[in-house]
Amino acid sequence: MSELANLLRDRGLRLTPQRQLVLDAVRRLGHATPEQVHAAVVEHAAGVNITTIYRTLELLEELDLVTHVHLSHGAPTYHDVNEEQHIHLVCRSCNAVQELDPATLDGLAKQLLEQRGFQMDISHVALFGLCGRCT
Amino acid sequence: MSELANLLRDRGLRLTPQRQLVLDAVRRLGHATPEQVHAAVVEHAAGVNITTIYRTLELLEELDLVTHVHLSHGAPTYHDVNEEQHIHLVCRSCNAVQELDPATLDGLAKQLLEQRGFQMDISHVALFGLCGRCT
DNA sequence: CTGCATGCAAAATATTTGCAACAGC
DNA sequence: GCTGTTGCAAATATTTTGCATGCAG
Repeated sequence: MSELANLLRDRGLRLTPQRQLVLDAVRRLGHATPEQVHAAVVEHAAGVNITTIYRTLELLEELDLVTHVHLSHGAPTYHDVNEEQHIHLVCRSCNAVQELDPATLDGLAKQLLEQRGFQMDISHVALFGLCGRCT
Repeated sequence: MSELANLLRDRGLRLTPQRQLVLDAVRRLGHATPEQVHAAVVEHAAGVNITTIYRTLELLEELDLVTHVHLSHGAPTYHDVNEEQHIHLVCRSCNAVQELDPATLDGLAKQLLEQRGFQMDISHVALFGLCGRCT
């Protein structure tokens, strides 16, 4: 039985095709906006409404199956929690997104925790600047 | 003569009350969304339209007089470029925003530059996580 | 059966654009 | 006066909400 089914059942919620499809799409796409998830889901199940995508992403986030980051503009980008964590380096000039080993931030995370009691969510970080090509 | 006037004149653009008011408001407010800037400007100049705020913020950003960061949700927050730089620590639970000395990221910035040629924009960074009270 | 989930339409937000009137230089 | 600017309204884009129908358990 899938993890999704169990998590849902534990809360008295239901396993629906839409919920499976949305989770699959997020996992398959890696990074995706609600819009993109919708497009991917609709390929397999034509009638699914964008509203359901939003509601399902919110639910999956509550269940800690996915998270989202804000890259560049308001566009929220969802991805699988179990996917290998990575930091996003976003170029403000060409908008390219590089990924970075999260260990790079371990030192900073430790420092923030000690100095401020602030527990940084490493997988939720996006750093902005200029990439090598644009400088 | 103000810096704003010079920058505008160099580009063949005009100094208008609206532009002065928007820049003043951003400087006075420290952090502010377009909405908040609008509210502040309207106190002194009733008729100014929200559209003009958006257009002016975009212009001021091109002139490198202001920048913006994305705290929490899509809400862009504008602030004076010359203001003392600071990092934002955003709590995902209570949404409180702490400020942090940018020097904290100097090590990371250096590392990214050397490893990736990526020139991080320190003033543009927001880090997410849980603050001391919420952990 | 019962209540959660979905689709649809409409509302609420946020931001952008076309265009005519206006104003800085 | 010429051309950049603004205000207004409308168009877009994005996300949320109300409600009746539908379906998982």
